[in-house]
Amino acid sequence: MEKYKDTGLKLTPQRLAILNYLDGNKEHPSAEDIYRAVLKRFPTMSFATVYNTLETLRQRGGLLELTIDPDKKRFDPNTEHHHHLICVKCKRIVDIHGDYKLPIPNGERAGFEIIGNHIEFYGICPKCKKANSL
Amino acid sequence: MEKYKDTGLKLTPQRLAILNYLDGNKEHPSAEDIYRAVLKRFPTMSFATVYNTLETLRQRGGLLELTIDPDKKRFDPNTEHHHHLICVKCKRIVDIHGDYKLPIPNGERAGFEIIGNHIEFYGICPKCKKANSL
DNA sequence: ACACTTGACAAGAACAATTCTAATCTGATA
DNA sequence: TATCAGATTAGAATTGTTCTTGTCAAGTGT
Repeated sequence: MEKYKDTGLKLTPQRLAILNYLDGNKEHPSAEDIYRAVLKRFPTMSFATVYNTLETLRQRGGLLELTIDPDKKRFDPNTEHHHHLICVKCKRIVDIHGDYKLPIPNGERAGFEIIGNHIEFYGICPKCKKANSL
Repeated sequence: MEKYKDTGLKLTPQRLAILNYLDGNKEHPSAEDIYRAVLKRFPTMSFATVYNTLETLRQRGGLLELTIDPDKKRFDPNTEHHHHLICVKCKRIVDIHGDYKLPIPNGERAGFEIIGNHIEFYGICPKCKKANSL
């Protein structure tokens, strides 16, 4: 929660509820996950508020938007550089903190200015592996 | 095109048109790109046919579905293991063929069975860099 | 305390990408 | 060439996300 102080962000009760839900959350929730969680405390909460808050946070660098799940966007409050492993069955996502050297081969850069990278690992989680083998 | 032979795939004219458009295509087209391209030759083509064909191809391992573009799925007929660099402005995607070692640190595997990986590089393409600096 | 400005909120409409449905139609095989 | 599993079509439906509009709340200067 500390990290959201002093960013000029207006801390409304709704935003605090969202921030509180996100703080330390390692589930990589979708917008709907967040909406449903916050709805318990704010029954009048609107989807627009969730999306607006997430977008505001993202712009201020307090949140990452993950594209690894083909079905929907997932959000990660941990903005330190790291990677992800997703279960291709149930879409559970876990963090991977390996320190990788990822040089781009000469001639493949195509004149791009590189600003970042992210590794997607694909796998099957223990639960789905077990369910699969029944 | 060769690669699609002998897979038990029923080769209808529509599918051939899609395969022909995809063959060797390095643009990483979206479903709509494909639909629009094929529509020229098959004016009665339906979106469903495009999606059905893409899904069939994917299941048979003849096509990759990319999630790197946050707005829509992109498709890659090159199924050899490789990575991608996307322009965060215009969403142009280019191939990266570096050979990377990507071991998962002990204790972070979370019991997952690993089946693959893919690196997303983010950048700004020459065209957008130029447009930006005006 | 009052008017003003700015930004946030709620509700639902709108939108875009994708998937599904139901009714034909067709390619591959016997 | 008859058969039939699988493919095609048009359009409806669904899902995730964004936009619009009117209202509201907090902070500022008077």
